[in-house]
Amino acid sequence: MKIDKECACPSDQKAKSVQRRLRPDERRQQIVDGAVAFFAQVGLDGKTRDLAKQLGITQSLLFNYFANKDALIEAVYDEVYLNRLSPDWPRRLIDRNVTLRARILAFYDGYSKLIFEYNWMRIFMFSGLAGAELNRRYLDHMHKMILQPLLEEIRVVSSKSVAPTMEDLWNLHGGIVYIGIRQHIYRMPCPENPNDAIERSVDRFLKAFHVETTSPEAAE
Amino acid sequence: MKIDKECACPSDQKAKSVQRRLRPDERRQQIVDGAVAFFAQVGLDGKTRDLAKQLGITQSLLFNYFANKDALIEAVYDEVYLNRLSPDWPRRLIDRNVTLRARILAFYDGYSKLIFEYNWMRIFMFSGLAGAELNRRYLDHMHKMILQPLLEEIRVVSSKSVAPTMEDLWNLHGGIVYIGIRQHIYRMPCPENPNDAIERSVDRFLKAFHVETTSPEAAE
DNA sequence: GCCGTTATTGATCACATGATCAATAAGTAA
DNA sequence: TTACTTATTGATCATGTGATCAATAACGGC
Repeated sequence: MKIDKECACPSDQKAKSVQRRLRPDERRQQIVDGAVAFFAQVGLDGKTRDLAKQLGITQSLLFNYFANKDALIEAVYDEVYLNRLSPDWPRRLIDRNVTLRARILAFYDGYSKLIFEYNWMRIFMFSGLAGAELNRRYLDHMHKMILQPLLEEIRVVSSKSVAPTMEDLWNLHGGIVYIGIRQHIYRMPCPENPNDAIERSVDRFLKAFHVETTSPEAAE
Repeated sequence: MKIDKECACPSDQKAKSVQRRLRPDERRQQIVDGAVAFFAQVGLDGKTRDLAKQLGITQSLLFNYFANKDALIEAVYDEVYLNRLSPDWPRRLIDRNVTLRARILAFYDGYSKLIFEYNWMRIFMFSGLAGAELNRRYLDHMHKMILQPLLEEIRVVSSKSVAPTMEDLWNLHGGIVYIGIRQHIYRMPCPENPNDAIERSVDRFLKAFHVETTSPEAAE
């Protein structure tokens, strides 16, 4: 179960080539970046000594930039979560100058680029299991800013009798997100480009609610 | 971040009422059951002292029944994974005496009862993140024994031009599993009974591949 | 009630881990 | 080159953690 990750490189000869004594802001950013990758690999219970070794610095240096481990993990959360939800997605989702289908596909094209990333997906899952408040807030945001407007848009163009519920939308969303879970959590073989699968999933969904799914190009 | 879970109960008066000195097989089972619940809560990095306290026994007693912590976790895996995939699901899925829709719904009715359980879902996610081999094997089993036959069954009754791919089936599956993830990993509010959402999801899927979705009762 | 078996305990060890701090040396300006 | 600042280090502390083992006491047979 234990995996040895010895850094067997002889210490001095090449070590001089990498610069030491960085400017504080640079060093801090380097630590945060390394911490994101590190905690994504091994989980938030990863040991500070292992992180330091992976960064090529001393363990004590970490505490020069962060008061304690929790503060470091907070910085990791900030790095991973903040500014990752594009603020104009909600606006574009309700822009009726564009086909509903095109809007949905455009959203999931961008969104999947975000969440199908190894670091993001794993830290989101680790922090979710740990009960982090940030996850709930993120998903609340997703609910209010994305799925709720989307539900309204679909109801407008679909016949009333078959209109979807919010639970149906979570089902669509979950089926797409699950691609990333299979890839980065379960490490299963997945399609290199998920866009096809996403497009087919969205089309099945829209078809069920009597929304025209032929692409605009095909219609012209 | 740290949550105090003090057992403030005065030690003796009532403690005598619970039996001590169990038979070895009983004690072992009690430990495994407690370990499943414990590790599902806090993750596989949970400390043996905390587990012992939750069980009301000494930490050293754990190592009388398991050589080390890894052996205990293996026992937890066995308890959670083994004999949970009903062996007759594959057979019932290809029983063409029953409507395809009914077969799929019957499968997910039983399967969801399994995976929407708190302990199962969280230990599966924890072990998946830890890279446990058991997850891969479980999902391989799911692929070969459930989804592959299901794909064949759907292709038989759907028109060739729109037949689904394996990726489409994973999408259906993922959308359903995601209900349990939202509930037990992200702790979001979810429908108390997911069968409705599952049924609608399956029906959307079958409709997309031109499979009759009206229930047999309605047809009679 | 007495005795032998053994499930259970409490003390303890060796090491891991987060955190601290004085000592060191890399960079910079004169 | 010299002197000053400070980013970085290495040693160290206090506690946490998995694991061990002799001592203890609960249960069953007589």
